[in-house]
Amino acid sequence: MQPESDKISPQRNPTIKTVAAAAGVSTATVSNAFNRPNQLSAEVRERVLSVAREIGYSGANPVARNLRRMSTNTVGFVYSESLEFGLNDPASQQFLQGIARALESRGLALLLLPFSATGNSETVRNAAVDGIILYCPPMNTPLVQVVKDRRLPAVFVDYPNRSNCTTVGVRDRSGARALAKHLIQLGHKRFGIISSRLTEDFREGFSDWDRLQHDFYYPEGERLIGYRQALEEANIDLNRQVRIFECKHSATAFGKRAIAAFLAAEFKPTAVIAVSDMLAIGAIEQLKAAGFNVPGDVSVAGFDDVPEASRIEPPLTTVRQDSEEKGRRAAKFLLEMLDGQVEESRHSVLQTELIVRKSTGARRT
Amino acid sequence: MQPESDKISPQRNPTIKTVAAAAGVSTATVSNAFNRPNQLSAEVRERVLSVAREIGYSGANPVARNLRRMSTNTVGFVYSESLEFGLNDPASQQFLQGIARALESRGLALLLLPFSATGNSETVRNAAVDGIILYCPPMNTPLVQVVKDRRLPAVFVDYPNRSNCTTVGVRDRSGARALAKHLIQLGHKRFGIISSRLTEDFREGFSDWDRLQHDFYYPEGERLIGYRQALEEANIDLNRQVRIFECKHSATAFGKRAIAAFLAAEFKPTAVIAVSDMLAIGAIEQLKAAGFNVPGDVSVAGFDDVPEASRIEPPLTTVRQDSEEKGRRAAKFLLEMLDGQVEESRHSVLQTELIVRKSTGARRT
DNA sequence: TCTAACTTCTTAAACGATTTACTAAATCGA
DNA sequence: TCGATTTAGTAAATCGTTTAAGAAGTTAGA
Repeated sequence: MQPESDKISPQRNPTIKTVAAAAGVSTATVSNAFNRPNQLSAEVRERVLSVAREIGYSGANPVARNLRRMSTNTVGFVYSESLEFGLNDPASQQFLQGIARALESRGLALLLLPFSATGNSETVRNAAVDGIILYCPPMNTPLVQVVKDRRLPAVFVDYPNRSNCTTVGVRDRSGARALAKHLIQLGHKRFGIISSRLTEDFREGFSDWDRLQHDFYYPEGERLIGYRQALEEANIDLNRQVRIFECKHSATAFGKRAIAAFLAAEFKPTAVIAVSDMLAIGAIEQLKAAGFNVPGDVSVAGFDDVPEASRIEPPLTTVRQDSEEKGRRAAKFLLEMLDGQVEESRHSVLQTELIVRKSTGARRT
Repeated sequence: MQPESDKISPQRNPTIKTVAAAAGVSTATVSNAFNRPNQLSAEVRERVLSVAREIGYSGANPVARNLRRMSTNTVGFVYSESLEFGLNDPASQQFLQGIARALESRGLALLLLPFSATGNSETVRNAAVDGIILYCPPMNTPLVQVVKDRRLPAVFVDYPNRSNCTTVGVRDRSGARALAKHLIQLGHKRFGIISSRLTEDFREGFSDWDRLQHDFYYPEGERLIGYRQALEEANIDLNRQVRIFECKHSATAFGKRAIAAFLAAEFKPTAVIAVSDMLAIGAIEQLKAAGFNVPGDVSVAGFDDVPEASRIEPPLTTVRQDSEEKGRRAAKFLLEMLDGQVEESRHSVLQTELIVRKSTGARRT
């Protein structure tokens, strides 16, 4: 037992100390050799760097450096649902692309933080980041409080801007209203609405308007309200002529199941409005598989205008939102907060636009 | 000028020290109150937590904790090209989903590291992570050395497994060969090949087989070799009857441009093989726009079998690879390395499968 | 009553860097 | 040659935690 030598764990990676000792200089000099070349002679710098290379020291430990520098060059991204589903959704993909583009130019890294609605928010609390972007957080989730408690610069995306925080959002309601009006003008009177989650529970099945009174996922709720407004204005009976099917997630598989449920319940809408394009695309696929013609027998419309929307057959009538621009704006807000340029909270709301394609047509039946 | 009080910056977030002082205990006790409740009396713990809440201390600084604990609970992901393009590609999206799923169950966060081939690799060198997954790194990129130098557990995806590192890959070559054979059996003799980048430079235009001799992007190069093998076996003149168009990225827009270039050059292939589905989808769209019938006039095939491949009209003949499974395996390898279960490097190679759909047919012209 | 074993809390040493303030030596101008 | 400035390097403080080791007090068993 050598009382001194066993302090040196043979496994551990070399540190700045190891290099300093081996090169016969102080740790400050080693640090300078890497970070501030003009603070030392070229000769010593060369020696230090070559010793470092020899030993296998490839640069400062990032965590230690981050601690000392009090910054991480990292931005956190929290998706409201499971990351796996988030990465699967084209709209959030585009959003992420917008963020990535903005961060990339500054050399910032993007930390994807897992958070399942059922799970805890430890990962978010313990994330080593300089700022946070929160995407579509459910209104009453503890996650929001966790983020606020951390007192980091944060941007809330698709979150009501009445709260005292910086937000980026979209005119969901008016876009949805325009879409429903379009279908009403085409003569439709019997509507199937395919919605994603309305509350915390993962319930799949027929739902009703009561469930969206409170505690709802913001953008989806807003869209439903938009649909309802248009329907009410047209004097359509919300209980008799409209049925809502609530899905667990926004993905084609669930849109298919919604249609299957409508058919099984012998509810035959002449128009189907989904709360997202992916649900609408699933709906179209299932309708076609069941022998229906779109839009001949049933019109289908979505929301988002993801790239797939224009590729599917028939091309989808939808409401366009610029998800990538949304990402860029969120990143821009955050970067400005990180630079200390802006203190007060700001809000940005993007326009929506009705895009009429081939999946909707005049009512025939 | 108060010599003592100006040490306390009023802006800075409270630390464990602040809380300890305010609660009249040591920092160790504060730490224990949060992390090891059974190490102190319930009474003191309550007091500490309530003082913390009062002061606005929401938990340990993640960076400091990571330093002390010597782990970050974070895995780094490096995409070979710009993150923006990476997030846009369905195959890498699926791959990311596979990783996300595996990491989510362990509460690990995923750090997306920007790296542009032209740019430097500082972000990768300075990333605070426990392990790294490198996706499709160009073979001669300095990035690979940077990752190896860091001596972290690392998994190389779609990278030749002759190097001494853990890899996950796909039978690209044999899959590509099967696809080309399929087209040859349909009677095709004049081929247009749409490739993504073959070397470091971002060149767009007609290319030739020489450019893939060395220094190439691994999976794309392997696929091209597979195509070539099948063509050679069928005695097709690689110079006269085959033309390669090289794109900057794998995205539909570039596939469109490739077709436009073929047409402008008056080269009319009866079959177009793309190195990826997105290029193939772009090709189909452009061919349709130019008045060609697919597969009547021209057959088109891709590689990957992304979800869009089966949705497009006509559904795309392609080679299926399970990108999500690839992600899961990469994550599994990495997790096992992080757990210290495995030391030596391992390799996993996934199968590919030819999927014949409607975009390919017998040669007519 | 004495010792052993708990509890409960504190002291102080890490973790691995960066950076300020300082020293010693070299250089310069007059 | 002298003082002032510049250059090159070092010592030590600091970033905010966690945790091993230990101290002080309490309880329990014989």
